[in-house]
Amino acid sequence: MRDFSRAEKALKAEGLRITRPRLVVYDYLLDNKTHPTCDQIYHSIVNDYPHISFSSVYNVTEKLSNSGLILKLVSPCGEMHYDSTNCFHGHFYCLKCSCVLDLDLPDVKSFYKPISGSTTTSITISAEGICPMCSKNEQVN
Amino acid sequence: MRDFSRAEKALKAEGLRITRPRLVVYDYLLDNKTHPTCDQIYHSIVNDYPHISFSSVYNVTEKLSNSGLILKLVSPCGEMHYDSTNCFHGHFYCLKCSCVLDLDLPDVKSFYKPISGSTTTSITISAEGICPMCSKNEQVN
DNA sequence: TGGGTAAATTATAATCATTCTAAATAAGCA
DNA sequence: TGCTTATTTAGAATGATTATAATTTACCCA
Repeated sequence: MRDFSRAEKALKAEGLRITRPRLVVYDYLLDNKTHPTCDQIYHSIVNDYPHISFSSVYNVTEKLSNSGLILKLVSPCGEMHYDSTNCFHGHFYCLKCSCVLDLDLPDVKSFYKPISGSTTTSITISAEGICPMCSKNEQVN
Repeated sequence: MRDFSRAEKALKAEGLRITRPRLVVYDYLLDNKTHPTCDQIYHSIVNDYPHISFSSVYNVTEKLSNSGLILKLVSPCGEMHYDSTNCFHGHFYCLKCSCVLDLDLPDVKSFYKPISGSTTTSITISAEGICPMCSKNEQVN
């Protein structure tokens, strides 16, 4: 049995009920910085927790992202990915292998000017291209 | 009959065949800077061009965005929008009415540092929030 | 100008990620 | 421990997008 204390503490701090699907999904995200989709999360945890359902993974990621514990990212092809890091950074999406990598970026506030009369809740910076690993493989072939 | 000369010229310049669906869809995008989805494009043009099919709208937007004539945008909820403007700018997505507005932004190159070994094909900056019109309506209610 | 060929269009079916539904289960409080 | 309500679950439904295969069209060239 894994140690879910960190996940449990965070859920409690947000006033969320402690349930097994939430612990398992959130702990997986805390441990894996690969920005998985719901499908990938499901297949990664279903061995250790055979009774989990797709619905639960969708429910849990929705709940956690609404609470601000995790980030919901949308890839250039419209797939939803989840990220347990909540400090600001950008994302790089590989067009070949669909991996998602973190980008270090300066504070956005320095150049972002909101549209007059609008309210901004989040800013996203992302890049598309070929990741280092795929670039390397291309040269070989 | 509309004047499709601008659309026709652009298609020719890209070496693309001049077809009615392409002229109609591209001309619509040139005239409407509302960043519509394929569904919205279809419903906007079907009256003037009753025989157009959903497939054609999808095919045409795909072809035009691959050629660089139009931009394919993904909204925070994963919907695909299309934009005939091809100079760099950001986008603001309203969480209430789902409208998409243009954002003026400085040149990204000033702060973007690509991941070592990667190739970047495009950079995207977007913001989420409540647009000016929805903000105004909220205050009234 | 007309015929040939490859490309594009069309209508329809299929796909697939996500959401919905309703019944069963479990969390957390008294 | 029992109660109430939120959560989970399995399966069905949805809906945007993609695939298929037949028809039509664009455009090159004689």
